[in-house]
Amino acid sequence: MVRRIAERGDVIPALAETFREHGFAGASLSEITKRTGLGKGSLYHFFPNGKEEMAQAVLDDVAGWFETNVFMPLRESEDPAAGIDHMFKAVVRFFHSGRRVCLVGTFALDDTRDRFASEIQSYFAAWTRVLAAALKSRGFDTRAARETAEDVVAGIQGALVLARAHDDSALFMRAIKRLHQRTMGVHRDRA
Amino acid sequence: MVRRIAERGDVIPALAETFREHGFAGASLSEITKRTGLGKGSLYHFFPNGKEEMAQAVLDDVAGWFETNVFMPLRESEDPAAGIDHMFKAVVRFFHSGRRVCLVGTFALDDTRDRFASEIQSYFAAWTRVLAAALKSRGFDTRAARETAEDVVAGIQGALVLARAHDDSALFMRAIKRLHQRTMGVHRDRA
DNA sequence: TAGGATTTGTACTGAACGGTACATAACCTG
DNA sequence: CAGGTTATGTACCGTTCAGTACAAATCCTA
Repeated sequence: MVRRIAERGDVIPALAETFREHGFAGASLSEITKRTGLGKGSLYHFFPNGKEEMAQAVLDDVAGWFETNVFMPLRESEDPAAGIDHMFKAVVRFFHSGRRVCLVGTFALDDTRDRFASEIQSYFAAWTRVLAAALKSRGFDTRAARETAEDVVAGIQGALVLARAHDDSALFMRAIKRLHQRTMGVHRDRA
Repeated sequence: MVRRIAERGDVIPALAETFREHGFAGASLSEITKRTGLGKGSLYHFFPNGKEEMAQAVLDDVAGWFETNVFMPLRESEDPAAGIDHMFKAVVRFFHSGRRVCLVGTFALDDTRDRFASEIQSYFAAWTRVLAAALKSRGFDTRAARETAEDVVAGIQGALVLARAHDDSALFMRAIKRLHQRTMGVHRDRA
């Protein structure tokens, strides 16, 4: 009994990666024990409600990360452009340049959504709301700010799907660049 | 033994809906028998290779639908604007105004992708390629056509994620309208 | 209408599933 | 260093899983 002096928080990254790769239904306990290095005993010690509580903890962790690394800078930057810049950098980092999928997006698509409806909704709602506010500070009118924010958040999700479909992180990076440009309010259509 | 004179093709819509709702891993045979109304005997008679073959059949069916209802009109319309218009109408119809998710997108996100990598890749590649060609006919230069096509396909996928996250098909419809406008090559940023 | 080819329901298999029980070992505090 | 708390490994539970076997019912063709 090696006793890895593990804390609950230590396993969350491994849990997150497992759910990302297999989805909620596809992430079996045996896979989870393999990835976390913890036996069932420890797992159920930290998460008495099993997989559901593990996924909940991961969602909380993701929400916290975005709050700290995306939403807060977006809200509190003196220069809204700098906040938006920061957001795109954080997003690229978080999603490993498109090689990593969005766990919340994954959960949103199948019936896993029903288990975590409010967490999933909050994640996207907060993101869209905070980004829209930053765009307003940048001079977008209320409606354009709202629409562009929705387009950007959706565009990121869609780019993650395509990047993974093509196994091509360059696709993701290109999409990010174009979305970033759209937040700068420059006319750049080339029709 | 009621003998529903079933043909293989008859069950594909039910199969598709089951995979859409539960994902590949989450779609159990018992759920599939329930939704299709066919027992295991019939199911394995039509699809000797089980779930994998069922999913393959569904992917083929989706590919066929898009070929007929999206790609072909996009390629063969005299007026490329009409072809694009047709595409958006077909997409809204296919995805039930955003209440139905994209099966291929669902498969793309988790490890199901690895089983059907080429089908998933082809789906998005074909869509992007054909749309880019139509945009070129509309006067977009090669690069802008390619980029806009990628943005539109990704934008649709992302809008499906957000619409499902918020259980809000109006969100999807708004996104579609904006994406449609971007294919018209009009400068419309409101910064 | 006989007889082979299809289609179907049911019973079954072994493996894997999520989850529980619990004894044991390591840790921490006094 | 004693005693309680916190982790941990393992064995086990009942259930569900994907898939198989096969006989019976239906259809189709000659």
